[in-house]
Amino acid sequence: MPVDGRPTRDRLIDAFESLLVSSGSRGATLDAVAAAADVSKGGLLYHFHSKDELVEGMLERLRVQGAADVEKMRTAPNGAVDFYLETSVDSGSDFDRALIATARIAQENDPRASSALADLREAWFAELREHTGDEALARTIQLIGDGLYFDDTTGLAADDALSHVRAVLSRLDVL
Amino acid sequence: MPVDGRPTRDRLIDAFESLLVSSGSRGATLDAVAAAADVSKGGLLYHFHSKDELVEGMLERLRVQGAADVEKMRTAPNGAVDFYLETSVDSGSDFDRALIATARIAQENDPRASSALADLREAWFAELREHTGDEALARTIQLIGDGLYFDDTTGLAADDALSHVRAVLSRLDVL
DNA sequence: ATCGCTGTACCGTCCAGACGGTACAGTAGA
DNA sequence: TCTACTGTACCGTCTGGACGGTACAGCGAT
Repeated sequence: MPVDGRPTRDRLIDAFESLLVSSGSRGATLDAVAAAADVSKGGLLYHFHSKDELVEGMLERLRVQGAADVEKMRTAPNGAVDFYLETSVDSGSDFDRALIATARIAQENDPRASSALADLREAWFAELREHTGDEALARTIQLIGDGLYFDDTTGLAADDALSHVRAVLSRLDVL
Repeated sequence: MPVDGRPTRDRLIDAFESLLVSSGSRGATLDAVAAAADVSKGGLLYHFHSKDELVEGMLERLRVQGAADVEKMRTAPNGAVDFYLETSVDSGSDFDRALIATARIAQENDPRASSALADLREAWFAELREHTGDEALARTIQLIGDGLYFDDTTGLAADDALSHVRAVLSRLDVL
């Protein structure tokens, strides 16, 4: 048991995600993850027997976080659309980090990561569709959210992007 | 000079891009690039003295392709917006591949790749803004394009996405 | 209480293979 | 002869992973 409040297992996944986000999968080596979590490499391999298990652990945590996010979206006070856009721009939350990290893994041709992401996107889309009552609009809003995400992760985000999107969606009587 | 029509130098960049797109930068090793281009490792290192030079070569070619794309966008018969959306969805063209490959490199924290991408995005935005006369709309369309790209690269593209986007943009009197 | 044992939570070292890169000798075609 | 390669033989470093060892908390039987 670690002295510190957050369990070592979670700290390792945190470190893995952070490294994936900041340096891509080339930088997310087991040594780097262990060092970032302030754990020895042996310690890391105690919790996760292989790099593959580390990925699995991250995806499992993402699914839990994702289910909670969809629930929050469903009951958001300003509506699902606003909640979706707001959380599409990287706020630096744990869930954002997990999502970006998973996208990195998915790009490396990991079918588990791709399907975890696909499941989440489907759930989001179902919410958007229900709240707008319009499939085309829901799909478009989801694309805008994806665009916000992509820009953030490529480090090319325009700071006024979200307000511009809100202005345009107002003209469509959404928001 | 190779017997084959396409110069070896270009074939090497092609192979590098293809590997980046299909397996990420972890899979794009010098050995793999050389093998995919049907060139010996020595032959690769004859053209590019280091992996860094390979990246540089790819970025230089992207800039040339990018300038041509912006020009085509400016003079597109169906308008810049339609052209932009059409080319945002991965058609498998050389330019698409170059763009996705560069995004992969940019995610690995390469400032040269990021700035090459930023320059291109700025040029596209300027075109969109000029053709719509509306900054908020231009920014939103660019985000939709980014979303289309992101979905393609993550392997989660909805096949009806583009037609849905067109339907929504029609309501805004664009297209 | 204490002895023996188990499970948890690590640490530190070692290793095979992959990777980027170097060096150089050889060769087919213009 | 020069260009454009091929092929082979390396080197040093990094990486994932295996392995053995350590420390300690808890727990049932004696």
